[in-house]
Order: sequence, then C-alpha cells, then structure tokens
Amino acid sequence: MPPDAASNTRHLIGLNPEQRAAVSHTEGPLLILAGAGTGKTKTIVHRIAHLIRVAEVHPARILAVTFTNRAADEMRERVQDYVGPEAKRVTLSTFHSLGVRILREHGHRLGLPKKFAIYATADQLGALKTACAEISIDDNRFDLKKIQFQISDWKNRRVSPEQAKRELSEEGDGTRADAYAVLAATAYPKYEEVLRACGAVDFDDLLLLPTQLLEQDEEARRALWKRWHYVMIDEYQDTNGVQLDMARLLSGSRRNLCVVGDDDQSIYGFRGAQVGNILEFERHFPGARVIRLEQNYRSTKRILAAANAVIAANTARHEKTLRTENSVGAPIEQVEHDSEIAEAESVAREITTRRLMHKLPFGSFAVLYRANAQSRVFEEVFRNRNIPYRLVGGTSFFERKEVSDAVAYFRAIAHPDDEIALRRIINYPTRGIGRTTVLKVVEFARAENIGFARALKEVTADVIGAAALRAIQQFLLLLEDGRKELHAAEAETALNRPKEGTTPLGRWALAFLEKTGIEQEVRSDPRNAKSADARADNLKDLAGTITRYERRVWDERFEPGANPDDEEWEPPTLSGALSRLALDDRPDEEEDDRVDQHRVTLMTLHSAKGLEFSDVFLVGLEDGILPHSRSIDAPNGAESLQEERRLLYVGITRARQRLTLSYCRQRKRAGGAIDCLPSRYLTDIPQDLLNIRGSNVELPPEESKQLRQNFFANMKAMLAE
DNA sequence: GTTGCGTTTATTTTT
DNA sequence: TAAACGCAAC
Repeated sequence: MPPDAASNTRHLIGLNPEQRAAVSHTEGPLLILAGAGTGKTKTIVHRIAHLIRVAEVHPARILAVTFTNRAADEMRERVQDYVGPEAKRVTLSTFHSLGVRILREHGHRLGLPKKFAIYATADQLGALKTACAEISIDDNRFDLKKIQFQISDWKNRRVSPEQAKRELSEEGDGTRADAYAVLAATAYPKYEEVLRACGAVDFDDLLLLPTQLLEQDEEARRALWKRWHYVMIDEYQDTNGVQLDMARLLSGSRRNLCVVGDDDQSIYGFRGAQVGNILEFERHFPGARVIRLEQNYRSTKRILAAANAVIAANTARHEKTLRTENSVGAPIEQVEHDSEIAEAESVAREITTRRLMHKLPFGSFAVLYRANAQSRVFEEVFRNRNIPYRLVGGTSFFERKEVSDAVAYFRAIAHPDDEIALRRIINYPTRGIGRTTVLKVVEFARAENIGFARALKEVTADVIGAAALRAIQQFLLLLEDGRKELHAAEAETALNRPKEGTTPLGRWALAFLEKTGIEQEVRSDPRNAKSADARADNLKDLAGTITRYERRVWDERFEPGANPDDEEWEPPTLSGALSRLALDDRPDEEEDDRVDQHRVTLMTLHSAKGLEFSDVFLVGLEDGILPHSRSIDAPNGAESLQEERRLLYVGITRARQRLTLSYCRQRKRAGGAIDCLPSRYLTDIPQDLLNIRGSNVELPPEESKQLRQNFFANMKAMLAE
C-alpha cells in the first residue's frame, strides 16, 4: 500500500499526468488510448484501486473484461497485489468466460440446457459437416472451412440466418454473390439447428447469445445491471460488432464504461475485429472523455522514432506520437541477406556474439516473423548452433489428436446428446461400427425424427445387422458405466475439499480413459512410433488438468476474501471442467511460458503483441511476406495493407534496446527460388536512424576491437560462473 | 478398415 | 519442397 493511505490521491502516486487523469475519471464513458509500452496495465490497476478505495465502489460492482486468459490472470494478480484480498470480489474475466457465466445463469431463458457443451473450431466443423450432409452440400467438393468462416463472420456481425439470406438476394446490383456465401447462407440455419440439437453452443454464441439475451430480456438485464456498475474493457481495438453491443448493454444507462486500447495495434481484423469500434468510440458513447497515453517507458528514442514514422503513414487513426525519456540507443540495423538460410545464420551469429559481448541471457532475444512457416529455418539453424529456443504457437495441447479424442469421450459422458462427440469416438478405437453403420443410424434417426443419441439406443438389428448392433450396445454400455462411475465421483468431490494426492474426478478420468483403450490405440499406430510415449503422457496430463481444475474450484471457495457460503459457488463437475478446458487451453505448467530467461523466443508478430524483449529481430521483411501477398491483392486491399503496417508497428515496439530489421533477396517458395524486394514499409523509416548493411559486412574496426574485448571478458566471467 | 499413392496447396488465430 | 488430404485398391 502506498504511504499516504488516507489521501484521495494515493493511487495517483507514481503516475504521469495522463495516467492520473485516466485513473481519476470514474463516471461516464472513457476511452484510454494507450500506446505501446505506456503503462497501460498499471493504469488499469490503479484505476480499479481508486474506484474501490476512493470512490468507495464495492469491488463486486466492478467488471473488467479482457480477451485472453493470460491477460486476465496478469490483471488479477496485479490488482490483488496492489489492492489486497478484497479485490478478489472484482469480476475479472475474458469475454468468453463472461458469456458462459451469463448463459449458465440465464441461458434457460433462451431455451439452453443448464449444462451446454461448448464447441471450438474442430467441433464447429463437425457440426457444420453434419448440417451440410443433411442438405446435400458435398463436403468433398466444397471447403467447409470457408463456409464456417462466413457463418462465423455473420455471427460476429449479428447477421441472423434470415438476414444472411436477405443480404445475398439484395446483392442484385451487379456484384456477383460469392458462391460460398450462397452455400453458407443455406447451411447457416441448419448449422444452428444441429448445435441446438446437440445441446451445444459455439464460440461465437458465447458472445452472441448473451447479447441477445440482454437485449430481449428485461429481467436478465436488470439482474446484470444490479451486479455491475463499472465496466472496463481491455484491448478494445480487438472487439467485434457483438462485443460493441455487449459493452453497450452491460454498461447500461449508467454508462460507466472505460475502454482501453490502441488502434495502431489492431491486428485481428481478419478475425472480425472492427477498428471502427475504437475509432468511433466518441460517436457510440457521446460525451466520452478521451485520454492519450503517449509517454513510453519501454524503448529507446531511435526505436520509437522508427515506430512513429512507420505508423504515421496510416490514415484513419487516432493521432498519437510516442515519446520517451529513455536514451537514444543504438542505431537500428537493417540487413540484407542472400537467402533465408543466410538470414537465420546471421541472426544466430548475432545472438551468439551479442550475448557474450553485452552479457545478455538468451531470453532477452526474440525473432519475430509474419507466418509460422518461417520459423523452420530458424529452428534448424539454432539447433545446429546449440542456441536454445522456445517456439510459441503451432498446434496447442488440446488440438492434439489423442487429447481431443479423449476430450470427446468426456464430452459424450457429460453431454449425452452431443452427437458430434459421439460420432468422433463411436469407432475409435475401432470396434466394428463403420461408416455405413453410422450412416444407417443417421438415416434411422431422421426417419424416426429423433436425435442421433436416441437413435443409437433404439436402432434394431434389421436396420444395421446383428453384429453392428452388438457393437453399438457395447459402446453404449461403456458410456453408461462411465457415466455411473462419474456420478459417484462427482458426488464424492462435491462433499469434501480434496486433500493431497489424487482427486475423485481426476481418478475417474484416468480410470475411464483406461477403459476406452485410447492409449493402446495410440501405441499401436505405427505413425506414432516415435511419439507414442509423449502422446500417452498427454493423456495423463489431461487427467491431471481435471485434477487441477477440481482443486482450483475448491480453492476459489476458500481463498481469502471469498465467502465460503457463497451461494453461487458450485462443486466441480466434469461438465464444468470441460467448459473451462474449452475456454482456457493452456496446459497448466506452461502458463507463463511466453517468458523464459534461458531461451531465445521464436514467434509470429501476432503472438508478440503485449510482450517486450530487449533485443528484437524482425525477419523476412519483404513485400509478399510483410505485407503478405494475400493482403496485397485482398478485395479490401487498402484496409488490409494498413493492418499489415500495424503488424510491423507492433513488431518494432516490442524492442527495448536493440532492433534488427532484415530481408532476403531470394527465398525458396513453391518449389523454386523467387526474387524478393524489401518491404515497402521500410522506406518510411528515416535513414538517419538506420545502419544499413549486407549480411557479411564487418563492423568498423574501432567498435570491433572494443566489442572483442568485451566478448572475451564476458566469456571468461560466464565460464567462471 | 487400412495402406499407399497421387493430388493439392501453402497468413495471421487472443476464445 | 513438403506436408496434408482424398481416393482407390486391398
């Protein structure tokens, strides 16, 4: 707690004037334009403290919304450190968890079952496949992902199936309606039907349905207005149309809405984010106060000058110029290479020497690129040169095949109507229920006008044959037994807070997975020869995740500041574990994996948002890569190119001390080598900030001598350690 | 249901 | 170039 605990300005200490203004503005709409590295989180944390301690707002009346679990965790931690235990009563949640919470409480008013399943990408695709099959859209001839994308886009813009159809027919102005849009418009209503029949919602629904509920249902609206009086939203530049409406509805007539963001870092337009939300905030919320945070505490003057120059070329933005009291810093290196291999070799060499010359840990370096595929060369070269690295991105834990198969089993247990889950596992491991049998069951279900799950129970031998029937009955028995044992485990875990060691649900999960035979199946698949043990471990980890979930639920009940008799508290269930899994797919230990002292970080520019490194390499800065060729010839080219430029801006502003920009003259792609030109954005950086050179140019002799001395001194010191 | 071969295609992805 | 996918044959 700050020293002057009695004064009303205690939470303003250590802040600059703009940050102070943001903290002390408590009533009415507020837009905080927080440039990169300007102390955004600090400002939010102090503002929450100010609301609680000075404005005397009850912590439970405050709602703070983020996009990522990581951001939510960080904010929770910092608020609790600064304010103390009562800050636990603040609702701090991601958009999607907030949606789940609202739907759990009020979803029955929309006809949702109490325990609904949440479909992430793979399941969405499964549901869409089922929907398309019913209306004879051949999933071999058409790319369902495109249809899925279109439907998702509609849902994010709050276009209903009826509107989607109308929107298409109204496009009679000569513009040819996209063939996929037509298919999507046909599939859309069916897809929604399938979801509801499975008792499921997709990720978009987690935002869309609560918004609809708030709009239509006076009672639900009042309940939420009673609960939250102050709403804050982080990373507002990434919100989409639904989230804008959600923000409006949640803040209600009090209009105590504080949004924080940076339009210059809006890089998720391709996923439906609307920069317009942050650009038009004052129009959406008349009378809004706008505060700009432009004092940067992260980067050198040169780095900021480059960032400012790059972003200034964008139109349609809130004017901002970052400034800093940090030192001028080293010149920015701009390096040309012959090939991507030369580029990677050069980065490796630079890291090795800089580490020794400046005595830096590997963790202070990051290599940032546009697309994941670019990481490969770096991985190979780093491996050869024994540079430890950490690759961020790629397929996540829960996308791994064996894990999602196991999760499908859990889902089939927890949500008996979940057709998508059932169909995924019905013949995995192989148990003699092939494609034709499944199709016959689907046919039977349609004829009887019942769901797939019920059809499995009621189908007879004359429809599918005796052997298949026996197989199905065995399968159902497996699930039924699993369900019985689960109920016992749930009853047990609801009773007592688990002590050390295993937990009831965790034990159940392990035992049930054993019975499914997934592990055996994984081990016997020759394709898994090398990875069998790792995959088997993943299954164990999944059970571990459930154990940790169980403990966490109980911990939440008894942690300081919480009320143990809170009526809202619910004991752990498998269904609860699954929705948490769907919303937060980080395997537990790796929570803070984005920061690691001992390894160089390799990641995309997108993943780098929000992070900082003292030494940053931006690689592959070529036209066609950044901006990406798809952006160059996108239909909304101008918009798209501005987003690419923002990507470069995000990259530059990750660097604290040193920044290296590089590009290749040639690069292997689609078979042969193609010639590349430097990124068009590079010319916007003033030359006097840059030290332009080719790959193999030596440093000036003076500097070189000095550095060599450091090199040997540091090497000695490091060896001595 | 599995295997192997030919064909296709290659951004970013907080939840 | 390589990996991922679909399809046909076993």
